[in-house]
Amino acid sequence: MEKISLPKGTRDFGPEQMAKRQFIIDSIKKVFQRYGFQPLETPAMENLSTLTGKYGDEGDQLLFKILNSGDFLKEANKQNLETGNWKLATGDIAEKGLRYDLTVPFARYVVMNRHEIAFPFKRYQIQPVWRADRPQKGRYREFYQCDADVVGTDSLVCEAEIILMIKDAFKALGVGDYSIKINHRAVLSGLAEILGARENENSLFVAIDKLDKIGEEKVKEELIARGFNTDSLATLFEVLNFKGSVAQKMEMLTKTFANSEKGKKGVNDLSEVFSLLENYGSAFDHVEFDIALARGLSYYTGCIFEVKINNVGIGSVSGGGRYDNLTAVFDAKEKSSGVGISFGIDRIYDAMEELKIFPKETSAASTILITHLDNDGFKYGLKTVQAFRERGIASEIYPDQVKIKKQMEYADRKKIPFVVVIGPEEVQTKNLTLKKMETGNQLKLSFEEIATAIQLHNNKD
RNA sequence: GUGAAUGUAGUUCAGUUGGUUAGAACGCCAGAUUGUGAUUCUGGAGGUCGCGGGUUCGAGCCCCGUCUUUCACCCCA
Repeated sequence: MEKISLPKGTRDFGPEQMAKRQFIIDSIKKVFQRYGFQPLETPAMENLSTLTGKYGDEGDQLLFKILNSGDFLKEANKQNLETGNWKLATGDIAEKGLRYDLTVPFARYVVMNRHEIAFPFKRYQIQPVWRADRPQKGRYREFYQCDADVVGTDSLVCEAEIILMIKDAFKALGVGDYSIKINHRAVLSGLAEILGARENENSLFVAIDKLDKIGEEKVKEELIARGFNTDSLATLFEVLNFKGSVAQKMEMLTKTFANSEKGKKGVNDLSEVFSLLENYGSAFDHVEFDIALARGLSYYTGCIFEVKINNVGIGSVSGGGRYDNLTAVFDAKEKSSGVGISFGIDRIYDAMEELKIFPKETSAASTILITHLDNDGFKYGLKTVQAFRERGIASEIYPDQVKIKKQMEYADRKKIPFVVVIGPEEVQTKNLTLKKMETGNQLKLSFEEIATAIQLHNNKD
């Protein structure tokens, strides 16, 4: 028999992990809702034509494709199969694929429902996505994204609010040491322009994005290999290595971009975002203007964001930006601008686990376990457990009549904080024995006394 | 997709130049304790050494393939 296992890069989440994951999801969801975003869900699978061509050639290879049902080979073009032209052959035998991110399905939804939607449309979406990548630490083939996007406005208020939401989210999660990096695609394009590298933009962006990872020398090597000369590299690193406050960076770039319209646009946008943040009354802590931040996804056109939790061996936990023409790929007439942020909850989980900063009480176990010593106690317990539930206290009764030791062990293992013991004495006096597992202390109390005390205890948290 | 490492009990790991019956700790189960968990004591169960082939008188150890996990590149949450 085949050994049971999971597909590469996928995981089960047991109760303990789920408690922590839900803590992260709930925290982020609350922030999204507080900023006026509304929920959306889209199907796990999309038509392959919706997905292909949106993420570049690399992205197309990372799409999971779903084999057509039935005798799919009959319909396929034999020539494509036999000549080994797998790209064409794939189109013949697979018409559906698993979603690769939440942004493209969102754009599809917006275009399909444009007449129903009130713009600007603010939606959040928390669902798994799939990538046929090779798994590594912090990198899975199935993982969750928590996205919030606004479509249908160019206002930089959205960008500023993204920064506010990131701060709120990490505050709710209890993550204190993190950096929000911000840059603008037009700043990068402006750089390319003054370096005379407009044709070579992408290799420039890819190389400088690695600056903090591989260092200045390696980036220079890579750029020289791609045909950049030493003069332009000198200019480039003069800009990249500039140290100073945000205001000083802006001033420097304004001079640098004296002859670059694109560069000026980028600097103006960023200045406005920063001044909006001031108007919101938000401090600039955690926010870094990083001229070297590029980000891969080619559809970004305006501000770009990336969030890293410091001192953990995990890549970015969140990223986003503005894309001016995402909906245009579905309909050329449709040119709504969008801007959004995506939190990777699997990576946030890994980082928080590494830092050991999950709150202790994330477990969703019962508050009370009813234990019983005999059949009368068990019956009395059934009434009692239901009464606790009516008072809003999560409780359960041990379902089998077994030794009290066994029932206590169960409470201990499930980390249920309180145990009620019901035996002949309790049934007769109508006073229940309440045991606090943490200390081992126990008292005889009435149902009312216990229920009130537990409710107080729960409200304290 | 390219290049490399890894896999032994539920878990973390030992296991000598290839040599009889593969070990430890923790965990698990039972009892000490028929109205009490976590602590203590006693006993017990648990392994096709990832899987498949090969070399050898003999393989956990060597060789090939395959899968898993991990690392670098690519890319990314």
